[in-house]
Amino acid sequence: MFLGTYRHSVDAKGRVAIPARFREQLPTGTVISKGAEGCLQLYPPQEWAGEQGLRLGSTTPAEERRLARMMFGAARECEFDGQGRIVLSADQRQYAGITNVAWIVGVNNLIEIWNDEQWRRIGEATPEEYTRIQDQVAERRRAHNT
Amino acid sequence: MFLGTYRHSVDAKGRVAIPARFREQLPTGTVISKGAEGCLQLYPPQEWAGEQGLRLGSTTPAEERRLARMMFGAARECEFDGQGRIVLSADQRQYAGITNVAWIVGVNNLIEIWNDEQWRRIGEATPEEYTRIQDQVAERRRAHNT
DNA sequence: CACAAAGTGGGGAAAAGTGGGGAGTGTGAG
DNA sequence: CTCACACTCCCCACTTTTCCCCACTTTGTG
Repeated sequence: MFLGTYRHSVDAKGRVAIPARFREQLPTGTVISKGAEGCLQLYPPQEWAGEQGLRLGSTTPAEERRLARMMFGAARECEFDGQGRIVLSADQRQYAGITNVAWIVGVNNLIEIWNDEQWRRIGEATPEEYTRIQDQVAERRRAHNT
Repeated sequence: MFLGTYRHSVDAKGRVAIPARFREQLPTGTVISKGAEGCLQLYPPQEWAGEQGLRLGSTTPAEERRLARMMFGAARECEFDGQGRIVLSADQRQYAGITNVAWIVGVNNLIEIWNDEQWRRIGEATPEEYTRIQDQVAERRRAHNT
């Protein structure tokens, strides 16, 4: 379970430290790929395995083909250096709009990496906004259970 | 079952003592996150388990992605020091408007943490106000059950 | 009134994060 | 073929933060 938000710096070499709390839970085989809304996502092996359902074949619909190409094409296995950092490729940094600062967010089953501006928009909610969204979840859950 | 209201101080390091009565009921795995109306909430493991159905994957709809990011990004596992205190992150303190003082309130199944001013507004209800609110809830329940 | 338990505050060791130098490797131009 | 350049890793050093421990104060209880 990955929880919490961390603001880390990205150095000139594109390196970013993954919080120690997360790192201890990430075995080798962790994969980083592009995610929705312009973030990067780190999949622990067991989560990545869950995405293997997405496959190409003669019967695969067009949108799934496109998704599979983007997702797997952009993916790379994570490699940590001695300091617990990973290198974000120029391509990945450009996609996520990351320059000097990255927000690393635990989202239950996986980890996301955001640029400064976008995370402020998505993650930092006022109490009013948060309350509204929590009520939405409750509503959704109730509707789902019936 | 968590009952009662406690006024504790928050030191320069953001530490706040959880009342001993509450602490004995909180096993490891307790999670603190943002709550409605600008408070912080402590979820014992069995309560938090209910929140974990929300997961991210390549097929998760947009609305759920947003919810998961806010909910889990704001959460952290509670870690007690030798004195029974937890650390409130700068982020959490800012959200709840907490500086030197925190009110810790047992609300049946979970625990809430409020800032001075806001808790006074909620806790110092007049008999009239209390009566009115009780009637409101009763009304809502009746409407919902039919 | 005395003792025990709970809460408060601060100092210091350890861990985490940050930045940069330099060896090794691969690529492309001369 | 050789050299220069770029890039990737690996290692070292510094800074900042965290957390663990000790001591004091306050509160509650017998």
